[in-house]
Amino acid sequence: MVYAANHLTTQKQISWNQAGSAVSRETLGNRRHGNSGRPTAVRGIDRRMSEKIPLSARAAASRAPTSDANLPYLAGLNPPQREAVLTTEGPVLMLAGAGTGKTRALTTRLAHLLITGHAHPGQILAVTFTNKAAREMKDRVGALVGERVEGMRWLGTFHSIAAQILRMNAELVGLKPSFTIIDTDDQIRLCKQVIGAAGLDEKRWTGRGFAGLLDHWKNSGLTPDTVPSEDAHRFGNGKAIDLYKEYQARLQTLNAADFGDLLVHNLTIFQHHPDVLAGFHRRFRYILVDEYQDTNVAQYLWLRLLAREADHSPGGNICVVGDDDQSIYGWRGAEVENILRFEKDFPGAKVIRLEQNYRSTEAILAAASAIIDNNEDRLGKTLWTEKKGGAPISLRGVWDADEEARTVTDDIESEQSKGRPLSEMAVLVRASFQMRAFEERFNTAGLPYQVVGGPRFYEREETRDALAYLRLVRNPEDDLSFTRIINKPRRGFGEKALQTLTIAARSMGTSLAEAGRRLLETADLKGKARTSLVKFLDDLTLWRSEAQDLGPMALAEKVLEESGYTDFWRQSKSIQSASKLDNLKELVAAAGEFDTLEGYLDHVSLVAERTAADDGGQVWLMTLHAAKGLEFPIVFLPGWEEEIFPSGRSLEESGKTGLEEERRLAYVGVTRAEQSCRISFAANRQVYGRWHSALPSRFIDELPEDYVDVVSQPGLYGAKADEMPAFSRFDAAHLNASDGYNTPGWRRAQRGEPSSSGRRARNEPPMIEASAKLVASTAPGQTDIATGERVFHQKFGYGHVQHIDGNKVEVDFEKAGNKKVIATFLEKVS
DNA sequence: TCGCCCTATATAAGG
DNA sequence: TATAGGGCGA
Repeated sequence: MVYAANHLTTQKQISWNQAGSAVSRETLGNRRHGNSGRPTAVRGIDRRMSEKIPLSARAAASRAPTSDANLPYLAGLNPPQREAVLTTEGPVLMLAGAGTGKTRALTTRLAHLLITGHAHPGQILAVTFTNKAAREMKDRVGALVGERVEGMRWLGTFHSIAAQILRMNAELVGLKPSFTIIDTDDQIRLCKQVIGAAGLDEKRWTGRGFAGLLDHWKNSGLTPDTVPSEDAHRFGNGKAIDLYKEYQARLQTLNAADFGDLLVHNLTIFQHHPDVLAGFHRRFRYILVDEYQDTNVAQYLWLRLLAREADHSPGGNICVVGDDDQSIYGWRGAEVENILRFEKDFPGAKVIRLEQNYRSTEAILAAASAIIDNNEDRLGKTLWTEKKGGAPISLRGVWDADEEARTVTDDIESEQSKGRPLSEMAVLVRASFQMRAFEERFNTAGLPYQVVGGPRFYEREETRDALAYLRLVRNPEDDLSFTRIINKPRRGFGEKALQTLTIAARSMGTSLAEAGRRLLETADLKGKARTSLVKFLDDLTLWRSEAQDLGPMALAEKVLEESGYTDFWRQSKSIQSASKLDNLKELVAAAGEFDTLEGYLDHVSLVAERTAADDGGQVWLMTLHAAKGLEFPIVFLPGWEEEIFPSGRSLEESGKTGLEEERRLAYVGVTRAEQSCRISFAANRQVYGRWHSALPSRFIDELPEDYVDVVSQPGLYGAKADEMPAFSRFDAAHLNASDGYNTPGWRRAQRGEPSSSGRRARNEPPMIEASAKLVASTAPGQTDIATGERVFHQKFGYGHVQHIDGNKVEVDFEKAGNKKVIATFLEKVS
């Protein structure tokens, strides 16, 4: 039972790279004890007698598994889905491919546990990553079991459940139950303070940077005591671990926890207080985890601790659901490894594969499968569908991002004119900067669109300010909130006064508010600063005394009004002031849904809503990450170019692991489509104001030819197969005997002369006309480029050929350095 | 304390 | 290219 404690506290075992994972796997594997026999159904039946259940269900459930088929809610489930529902005892890994009815299977499983009386609502721990997923799960279980779902108080996100557990046991880690949960912004501000206090150069060592490292550690379940000592050098001239200690100390004085702490404190409690852990073991008879492939080390350890010996059965009744092929959050600490080694972690685990896809056509699945097949580290699944055939994947090469946006917009409008609602189409990009071109084009075309993602309600300035007021009302020791709003709106309590106050607080060892109170008894503070502090502290006291009676909504309204904060925005000349005021209203209204201030503040700390209202009349625009879990009849996947997708940075930082994650992202993208998937790539792309020539993504080469339809203009990105090696094997697919390129203009273009159309617009890629034709041309005579030769490129100038790979040529340019370009862009120089 | 200008920076984003 | 945040002068 203490294996995980060992794991956490034994320094040698902790090395949170892949090697470290291997270590933990061994450790955990060897520690397994007991046999893996499944408990019989008898216990379940005993328990279920105590609950009110429909007689028919009870009778059905007590029969042999096969007759469970009579349970009404099983109707319409396919055999693996049924198995996933009915295999209630022992560890279960539900490998659910994209679009295979995962949510249905797991919500039915929960309903089954409740209806048959295997567990009371309060005995099921069901964790998700997002609030949205938790809500959906609750709704769908509710649809099956009715009211009873309200008793599922342990259905929620990792963070919300960990927060609940921490509130119940806060004292065990030196916090009060009323602790505040600080968000990323506060975390960074606190990091800055700590870095500054340590006398480090704040330019070189940024708060953001340190916050990143803290996240990394906390995601790995590491406390200042367990961080490997060599990590000390990762930040702040070897002071990294001291900074971590100091940061935690400050959080404790603030009576606050950051997101990572929620989990890490839980781990600490479970390790050091076996009685507490045992209590949860007794409580949670069944554990269910959604999106298991996204769990990080801390979440993994947390689950292991809770699942192990739950219900006194080896391995516990833990059911994890996920898809290793859709693990796309490695960069924020997720370890695919967790799902890959589930069977080893939980001996005797039953693996159930959901492989029948109900979403997409055969063509789409074929393309997705062909892509993901190139990954090595996967459990392997074969998706199949009854929807044979279907439209082939369309593949289009374009000149640049503007043209890409234009063609996509044209496609969308054409579909719309055929009666397709806009909301059935989505554009999924790799990075948000790609959205701009689409937004501009959509605007020009008057096409309504909806961006999913972006700045979230609770991260906005005005929301955060308002919340800081409320937090301070609840918790006078919340110094972070205090510093945020003491001079907002301006009260004449500036930097200088705050500094005086901070120093005083430090020396007294109290919070800023308390220090302020004492400071007022002296004569140290004068003038405006003094008057405003008196007023501010008095207001706080007043609000606090009224907090109980008023309730969150009235209190929020009162505080915002009396503090002058609302006026601050009313008087602001900022263009955004109207929307800021709206947000404040929304915030007040949201508070009305809660009975207590505490409840409300916890809610907003943990819930960051992204509101996307689907009124049916808008095209969706979002990143691939944001699209996970969604589906659309028609999906556009632009920007399939090397460096963009796969992201150059990802490859650079994480090598093969990074590439495989990018490939999973491609898989996620393609599998969002139900009927039609349209991939495109541009030959040129502007990144941070600079033009780059781009190569088609390697993922394009991984698409199965039989299911792809190339719709590029003839020769746009290729050449005649017999004259030139294709850089993509799709070049040959659309050979067109076009010879319209042998024109004077084209010949001039080949010579690299400016086009006759005169000066190019500032915003156009260089040599647009000439180069366009170059790309478009079948430039004979260029194929004889050989390694070592001197060549000329329109944008990069002169250079020497380093390496030739089909139509991709690596050139060491004299000015631009080493680059890979398409051969058609090159001109031989003698 | 405010506001302007300069410069550094730039995937993805959950709680 | 766009933006955000810090520095510095008024």
